[in-house]
Amino acid sequence: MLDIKFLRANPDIVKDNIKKKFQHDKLPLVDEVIELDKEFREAKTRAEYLRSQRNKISKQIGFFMAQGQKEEAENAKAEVASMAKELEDLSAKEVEYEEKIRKIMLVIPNIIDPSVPVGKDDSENVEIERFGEPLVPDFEIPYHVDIMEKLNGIELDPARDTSGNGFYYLKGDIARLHSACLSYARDFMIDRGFTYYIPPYMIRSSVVDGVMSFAEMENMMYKIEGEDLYLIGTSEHSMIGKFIDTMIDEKDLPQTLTSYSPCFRKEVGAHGIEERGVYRIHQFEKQEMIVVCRPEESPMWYDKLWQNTVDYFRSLDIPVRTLECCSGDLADLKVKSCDVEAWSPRQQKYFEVGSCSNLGDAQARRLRIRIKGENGNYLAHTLNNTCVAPPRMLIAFLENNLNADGSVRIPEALRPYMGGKDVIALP
RNA sequence: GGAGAAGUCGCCUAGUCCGGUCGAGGGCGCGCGACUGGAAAUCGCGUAAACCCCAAAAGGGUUUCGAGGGUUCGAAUCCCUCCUUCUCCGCCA
Repeated sequence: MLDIKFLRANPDIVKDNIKKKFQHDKLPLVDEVIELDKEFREAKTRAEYLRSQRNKISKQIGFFMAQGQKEEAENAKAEVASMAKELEDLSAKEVEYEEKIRKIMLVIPNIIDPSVPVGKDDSENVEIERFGEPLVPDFEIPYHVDIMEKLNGIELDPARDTSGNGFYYLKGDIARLHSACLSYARDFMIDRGFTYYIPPYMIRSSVVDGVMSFAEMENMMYKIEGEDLYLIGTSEHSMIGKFIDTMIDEKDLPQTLTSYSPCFRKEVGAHGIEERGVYRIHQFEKQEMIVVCRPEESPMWYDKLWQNTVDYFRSLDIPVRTLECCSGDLADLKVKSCDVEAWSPRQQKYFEVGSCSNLGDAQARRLRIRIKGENGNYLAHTLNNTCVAPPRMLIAFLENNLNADGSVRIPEALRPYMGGKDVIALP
């Protein structure tokens, strides 16, 4: 969400930015919102004048009443009454314009970082850097569900009976591996100075409204029946929600947080074969990073955040690459974002395991997250990144650490979390 | 879940019954200044946010006393709904 003052002063920058994002249908909105804003301010100025008159006269009425001057008081009341209708109409207009303006401002995309490559969709995302050798072993890598089944680590059929498609039972060493990845990620982030959080897994509709659009909400969020509560789709929802309407002291920045939570998503719509198994499910767990910082520090934190994920995966001997989101694929709120993708020796391509975003001040403006500074107050910058989301991590882990005999090697970093084991053996 | 009490400007607190000079008094904290060789103590001054008008500054104005709505010329104060906290009871990992 942009600052309307910025838009007012720089309509051409806003329009160029919309073009870069290939959202040409949104171009007329810029002039439309400028016009609405003008009318809004006219109504507001007039309404405020009337209110000040009313306040002034009301004070006089109080004075007349105290003096017992009934007639003068009644005259003053009549004066206020004469402007009541106009004020009522103007107040309604103010609210109406304000809502219209906000609605438009929410869909006008944030100004992207100059470094973001211009492209119309995800096919034009740009690989930035590879970490580790993407190897293809000389034996066949089975589908991840088959690997898990061979290791007696997953039960999909009973999950369909109890909960439907998009759920699973993990068991034994695979379930333990799942937990180990999370525990290791937690300690990995704590070691890098992040504060560990376990947030609420349900949030109120007012918070949901703040952190996402209505359409996103309909497609993602599960609602608790009979309660004003929704299951979170990611811990970012609770973690950013915590900052809504807050003023943070400059000296308490940056806030570097790492949160664990289960994530619940409807995942409405059909998905292809590569999104079956445990790739896209209704319930998964995730270790997340959240940073709230001063504006000048957000580019630095952006680089640190994705680097953390890369380092984490590399410590588990999984080759990864970073893929920068091009302008057309970048969500409207974001200034810059990249995916961390893990190597799949089975598919012989990289696949998304996490996403790192710098939202600039857009999220902070929308949620009123401000910083109290020495020289005045200003909006914070917010960032978030996936450290690890285990079901997808399991795919990458199993494919990259599979031995020819079907057992799975456990890299050293994870062994303390797996009871000291260096291999998951076949049953 | 039931009963009761409460939420005021960074913190504590006055004001709420009986609506008007209360956008809000006091204390603490903080900032500036005086006093001092320096400090403490003392004294004086100051001490929120968002937005609008004004080219800008100066200045003026609107809104905000947990949130939202209502009554009224006028609401911290009256009415309704919700949220939060505390105490007691009940239930439960």
